Amino acid sequence: MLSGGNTPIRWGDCPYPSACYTSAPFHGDPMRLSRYFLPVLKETPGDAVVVSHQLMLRAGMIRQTAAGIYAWLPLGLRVLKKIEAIVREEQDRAGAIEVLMPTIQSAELWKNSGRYDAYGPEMLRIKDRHDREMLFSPTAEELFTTIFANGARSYRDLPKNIYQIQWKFRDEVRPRFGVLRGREFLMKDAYSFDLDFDAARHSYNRMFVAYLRTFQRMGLHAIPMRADTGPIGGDLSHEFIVLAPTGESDVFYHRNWESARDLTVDADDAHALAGFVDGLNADYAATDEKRDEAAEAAAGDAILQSKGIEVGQVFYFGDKYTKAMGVTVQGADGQAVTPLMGSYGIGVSRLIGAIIEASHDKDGIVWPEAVAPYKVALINLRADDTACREAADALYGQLEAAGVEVLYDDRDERGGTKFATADLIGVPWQLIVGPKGVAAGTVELKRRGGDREDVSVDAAMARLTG
RNA sequence: CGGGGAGUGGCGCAGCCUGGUAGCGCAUCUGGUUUGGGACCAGAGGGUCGCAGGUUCGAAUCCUGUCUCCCCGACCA
Repeated sequence: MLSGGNTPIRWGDCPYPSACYTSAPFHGDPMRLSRYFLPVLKETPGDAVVVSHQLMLRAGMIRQTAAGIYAWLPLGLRVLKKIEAIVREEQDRAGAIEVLMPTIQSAELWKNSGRYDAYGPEMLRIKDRHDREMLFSPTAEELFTTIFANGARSYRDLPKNIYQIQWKFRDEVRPRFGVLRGREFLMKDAYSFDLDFDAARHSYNRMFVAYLRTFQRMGLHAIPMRADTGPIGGDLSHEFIVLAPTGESDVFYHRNWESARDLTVDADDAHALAGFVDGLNADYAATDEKRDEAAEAAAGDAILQSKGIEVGQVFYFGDKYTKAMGVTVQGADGQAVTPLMGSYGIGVSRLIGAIIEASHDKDGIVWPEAVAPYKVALINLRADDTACREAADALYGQLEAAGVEVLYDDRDERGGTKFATADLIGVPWQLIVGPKGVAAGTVELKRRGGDREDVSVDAAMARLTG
């Protein structure tokens, strides 16, 4: 059996470097651990069976409050916001417009589309004090369609792609694996509205590439795999699968997906973009349940097998909702046109679990820098030593001034404890201040999981701010 | 939803079979010794044994009911 899931794949640098991290939610935002709320666990809680769940619990990122429902603690929240920011940037760049819809919706809305009865027990139904039927939104096609219809009258209002990053609730029969399969989860969902199929395909392709870029920026190796398209047919639905050794589904893909992909393409050029996406999809990739034996046989030993986690899906469904809900806009010829829709989801909270599944070691999490809760863990080995404390305090001040996201372990703990904590929470860099170094005028810089290096304070600062 | 397992200090567990009023490790607090990879010594605090009934002189332990959580499967961002 071949496996490509154990080796992190670099797909090259972000093609728009100046745009990367621009709306990152933290501007330095330094923190002293003595003042933080970071309840780490030395032992693994018995309920957690997958490593991402275990590590999120141990690193003090989340706490379970009910089956499949989690409270987000400071460290977990930071990562969640980082991921959210990257998703947002890439959606914005792809031309999608952000909105925010309510989590609680009226059953009336869903009865209009016929899905209130069709959705089944996965939908959490509730009643308000007036005995009106309400529900906690598991997805938002109806609401987006309604909102869109309210604001769009003419073909001139199209195309549009609107999205939100909002909590969803699906009453899963069996929630498990921590945030990988929660009932309440943070999701980015986008909905595109177009006048004709070609335009809808272009909208689809835009999201397709935006998704690849999004996952790439998080240090993930995500592969788009053809998915069921339901009654609409065609080839316009893909699941994005992150390769991870501990993923729950078996996936099969062409060797070409192992190598770096240059995602630079003019997304405004529909023809060029379509060619680009077709080129990517020419390489076989399928989940266990959608395998094509003929295609695999044709590719021969170029087919690799791994494990994967679904982190996103793009889907074209034509006039399914617009038709059912009677939504039209007036065309150039004066006739009513029923807009064609697509929807595009990313499991934002699930991504945290997926990233950890793909990036951890025996000591804890190994965050890709783009999503790490902090960039640097500043470790003062001897809190009782005046020289050490002053040196560490000074470094903290310098990092703060430089806008570096630093978590300063100023606790009165032993070195071993601090190293263990830093490794567990997976911060990319460890900056270590100890008596030997202070006497020699140096500090130690260490990449998470790498070797320590004695460097001058200036050299360390240069590395961390460069 | 089918099948299985588990609820005992914050975490991990033992005790239950064979009822006698709760124990271990870690964590926490105090004092001391320590201090470069989850220190050591001494002391201390913390538990209506998921909940409700029942049996019994006496229930963590036996019986009944109930709630919750986890695992396998089917299902899913």
